[in-house]
Amino acid sequence: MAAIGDDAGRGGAPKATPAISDVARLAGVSKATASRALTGRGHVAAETRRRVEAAAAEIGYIASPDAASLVTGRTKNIGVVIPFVNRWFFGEVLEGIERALLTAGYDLTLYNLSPHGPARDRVFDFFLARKRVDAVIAVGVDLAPHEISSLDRRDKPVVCLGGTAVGAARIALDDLAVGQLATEHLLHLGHTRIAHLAGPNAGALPNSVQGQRRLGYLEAMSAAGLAPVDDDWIVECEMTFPGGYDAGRQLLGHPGQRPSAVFAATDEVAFGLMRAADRLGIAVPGDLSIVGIDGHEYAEMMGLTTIEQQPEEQGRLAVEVVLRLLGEGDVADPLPDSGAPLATRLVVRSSTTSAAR
Amino acid sequence: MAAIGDDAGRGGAPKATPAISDVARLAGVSKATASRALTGRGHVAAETRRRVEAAAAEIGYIASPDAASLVTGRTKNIGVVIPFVNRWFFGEVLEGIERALLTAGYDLTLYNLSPHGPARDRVFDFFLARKRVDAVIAVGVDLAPHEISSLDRRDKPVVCLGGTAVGAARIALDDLAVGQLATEHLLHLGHTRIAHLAGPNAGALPNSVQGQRRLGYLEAMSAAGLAPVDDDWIVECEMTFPGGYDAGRQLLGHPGQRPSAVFAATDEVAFGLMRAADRLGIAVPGDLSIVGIDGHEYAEMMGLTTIEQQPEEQGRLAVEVVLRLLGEGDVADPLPDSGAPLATRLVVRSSTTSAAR
DNA sequence: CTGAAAGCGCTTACAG
DNA sequence: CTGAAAGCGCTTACAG
Repeated sequence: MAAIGDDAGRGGAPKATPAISDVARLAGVSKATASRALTGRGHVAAETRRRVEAAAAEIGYIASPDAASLVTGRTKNIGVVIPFVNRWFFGEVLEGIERALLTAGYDLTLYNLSPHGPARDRVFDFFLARKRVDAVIAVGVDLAPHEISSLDRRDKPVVCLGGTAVGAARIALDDLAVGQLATEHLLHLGHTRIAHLAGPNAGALPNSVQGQRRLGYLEAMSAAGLAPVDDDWIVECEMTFPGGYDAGRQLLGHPGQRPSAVFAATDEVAFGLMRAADRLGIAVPGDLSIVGIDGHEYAEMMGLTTIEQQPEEQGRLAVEVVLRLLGEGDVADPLPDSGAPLATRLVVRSSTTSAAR
Repeated sequence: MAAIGDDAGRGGAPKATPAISDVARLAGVSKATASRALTGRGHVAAETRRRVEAAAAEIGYIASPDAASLVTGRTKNIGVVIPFVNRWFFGEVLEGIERALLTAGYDLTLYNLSPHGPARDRVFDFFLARKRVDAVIAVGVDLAPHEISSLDRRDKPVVCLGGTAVGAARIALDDLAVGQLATEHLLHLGHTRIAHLAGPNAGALPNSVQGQRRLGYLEAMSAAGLAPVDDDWIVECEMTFPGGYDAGRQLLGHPGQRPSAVFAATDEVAFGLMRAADRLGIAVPGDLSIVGIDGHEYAEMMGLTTIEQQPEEQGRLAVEVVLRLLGEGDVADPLPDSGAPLATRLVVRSSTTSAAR
């Protein structure tokens, strides 16, 4: 009959996963000392630390994050809420966040939130409400007040990248200025009949990214003493290639007067528009100038004039801010240059040219 | 002087996060019973369960996953290792995985692994070695034997989607057949001067996705009694739009005889090639037929003939397999139709046409 | 069907 | 600088 302790008696048989007690035993110290040596918290004699580290390496010890977070309350895990993974801006941001987090020794738990799906409540009320993430980075999500306060109540810092949210740290372009800049570029080229392909609900959500870009367009126009020739000259569409294509056909296929230039809310929309123009036999830039926003990977090859931003860098920055909010930074001020707009750059290529006289 | 228990004496002050003991107290049962009622494991009287659930709802109790996994050994978290997020196939797969995992109540921890970066070892030796994920889904990663055995040793099932790996469950297209099919489509149209834009190292890695597609091309050609006219007619490039563009300029800008048709390893490569042809004044499909693989979101609008696959569905399937390997499924056989190739479909559009006579 | 107790693997006051 | 003990918040045999 197997006696209690039989298993231990087998001697050499390695346990599935070594625990800190195994390290402690091998190094001849207490679990407390082993823990201190390995985590770096508290004082340990240099020689002791060496012994513990050697023991840990020998048996391939890796601390259980679950056990540690149970007592520290820190998970070393950040939740990222993002509506798309497969659109250029979002993909780049996500890669930037992932890289920075990995470097800092953090995990990234991904919540790919469809804009208005029922999954949204489930993510906020269940997944994020548990004690599994230390903080949340929300990319391009318009956070409702109750969503922010729910995270607040659980002491989870939130950093927003784009999107709208009051009461949370926010990193974003100055989208109003960007919209103006894009429009002004077309105005400087002598265009007056300028249309705008805006993001969904840009008119209804003036504070959203797409809403600000639309307002920037309108402001630049009115500053030049102009206005959209027609209400139909602001077309709202999904910020995708197909979205831009459909909107482009609508805008350019119109029987009335055609615009000589279009400011597209994103490069992907601009690409769709270029395709639509091509199909309709409208030459770019001869018959139509197009400017976008993003600095998409394809922009150079497509010859698209655009306002570049650095989404990957923005992701990195979001991580920096979140780590500071968690007290990991060495700086006192959690928000570096809080509110300072992110860098952008107008890159002129072959999709824009002077207006025909 | 504050006495011990003072805090509890304050009565109404809600604790930061309610624990199961709070639920138990409120419902008038033991922690054990509360746990059984909430997790559904073990028998609990219907009336008791109701009381416990009501108590939990009242104080907003949500179980700590860390504490639970510490004792169950299950984290309800899956690690996803993926080289890119921002390429169409990978983005779609990731969204499919995420959606399926969320539905099953699992978290997704993302490891965005650059192909050969130093981060790779760190991910496998540290991040994945801890007890934070129950299993791993590797998308488009060529797993080394030691990487698989390392996960094996820690009892972490691995499911591969594409990529190469021996000793792990694998879901993949029959890329050889797909390469043949694409090439045969061009052959049937009467083309004989057919080139191939292959993925990186397709020649050196015959078992990789890109290697199999290349072999499919060669087999179809030789079955038709043909061979690439020139060694330069298999161009290896990054499977991206810029990759296809550069390779296209190299292939088409050549002074020698030009191909009349090209099989591009992916749709993104095909788009780059289309752009290169456009720049060189080569008409598609008049002067050049192009077929791709993927069924990219842009394919329809670009008029690209392609072989469609369903990456999002593949992601969902990977989750299904992984959950079965974890014993969550209701079926005995962990691998549904193990090895059965995934569905594909040739969609003919305007980028291919009969060879000029 | 239910409860008291032990324990998952750590870290952290508290002493020394 | 180090150790013994308590405890983080759960779940699970073991009894009853």
